[in-house]
Amino acid sequence: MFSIGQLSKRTGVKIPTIRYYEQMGLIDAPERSEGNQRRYTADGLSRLSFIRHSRDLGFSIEDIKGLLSLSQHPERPCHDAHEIAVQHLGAVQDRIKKLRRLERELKRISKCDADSVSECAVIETLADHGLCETEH
Amino acid sequence: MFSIGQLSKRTGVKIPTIRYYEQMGLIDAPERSEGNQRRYTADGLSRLSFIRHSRDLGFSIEDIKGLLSLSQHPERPCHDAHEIAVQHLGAVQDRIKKLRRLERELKRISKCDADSVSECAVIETLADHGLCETEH
DNA sequence: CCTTGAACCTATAGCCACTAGAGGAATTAT
DNA sequence: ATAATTCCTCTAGTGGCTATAGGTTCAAGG
Repeated sequence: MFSIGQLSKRTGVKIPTIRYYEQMGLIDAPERSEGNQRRYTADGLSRLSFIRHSRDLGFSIEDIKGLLSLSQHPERPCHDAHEIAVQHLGAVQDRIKKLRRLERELKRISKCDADSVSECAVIETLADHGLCETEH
Repeated sequence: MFSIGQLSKRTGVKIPTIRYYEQMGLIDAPERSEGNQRRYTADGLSRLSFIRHSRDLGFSIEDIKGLLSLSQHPERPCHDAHEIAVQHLGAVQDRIKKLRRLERELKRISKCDADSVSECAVIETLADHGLCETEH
C-alpha cells in the first residue's frame, strides 16, 4: 500500500496531477485509510506508470483513455491501439517538419550582426513575412 | 481604414484573437466608428502581421511584447532581440530532439503485427518504460 | 501517551493562448 | 426599407496541469 506521496515519487507524477487524473477518470479512486487518505496498490502504480509514459510520448488524456481500456482487454485485436499510435506518429512528424523549418529560420535571423534595431534581421524578418526563406 | 473582419482576412488572425491581443496590450485600441466599431489603419495591419508572424514562429505573448517594443525604438542596439531569438532557438532545438526520439519510438512500436492486445507492442511499450530504446 | 512536523485532504482559482456562445447593435447590400 | 451580414461586449470553456488556503491525519521521537 502506497500513500499518494510514495506513488508520486515512484512514478514521477506530481501529487496534484495524480488527483487530477483520478478526477478525469484515468485512474480509479483508490481505497482510503481510516483517516480518508488515498492508499494505492501495485496495480495503481503500474496504471499510473502507463499513463505517465503515454503522456511523455505526447498522447492526450483522451487517447490514453482509449489505450487504457484496450490494455484492459487483452483478448481484443490491437488494431485500435495501432491506429492511435500511427495517427499520433503522423502528428509528431508534422510537428517535427514545422519545427525544423522554424529552426532554419531562427538560425538565419539570429546571425544578424547589426548595431541597432533599425537594421536588425530579427526585427525585420518578424515585420515582413516576405523576407522568410521558407513557408510556415 | 479596415474593419476588424477585413483585418482578420488580411492577416489570417481570427477576430476574437485580435480582440484578445488588444486586451493583452499587444496592440493599441484602435479608433472607433460612430457606431463603436473598431477601425484599423495600415499601421495596425503591419503590427498585427508582426505579431502573427512571431506567433507562427512560436514566440510567446511576453516575448512578442519585448520584440514589439524593440521594433518601436530603432535606435536601440538589437542585442535584446537576438537574445530572445537565440533563447527561442535553443528551446526549439530541444523540442526537435525530443520529438525525433519520440518518432523513432512510435515507428518502432507501431510496426507490431500481433493479433490481440496481449502481445501488442504498443500497449506493452506504454506499460513498461524499460522496453523503450531511448530515453525520453 | 503526547506532541510535533510532515504529509495528506477538499475546494477553488490561476496559467496560456485562445475559442465559442449569447444577446444585442451597427453596417452594407439589395 | 428591409434583410443579411458583420460587429459589439461579456462570460464561460478548452487542456493539462499548478498553486493556494484552510483544515485533518499520520508517523516518529520523547
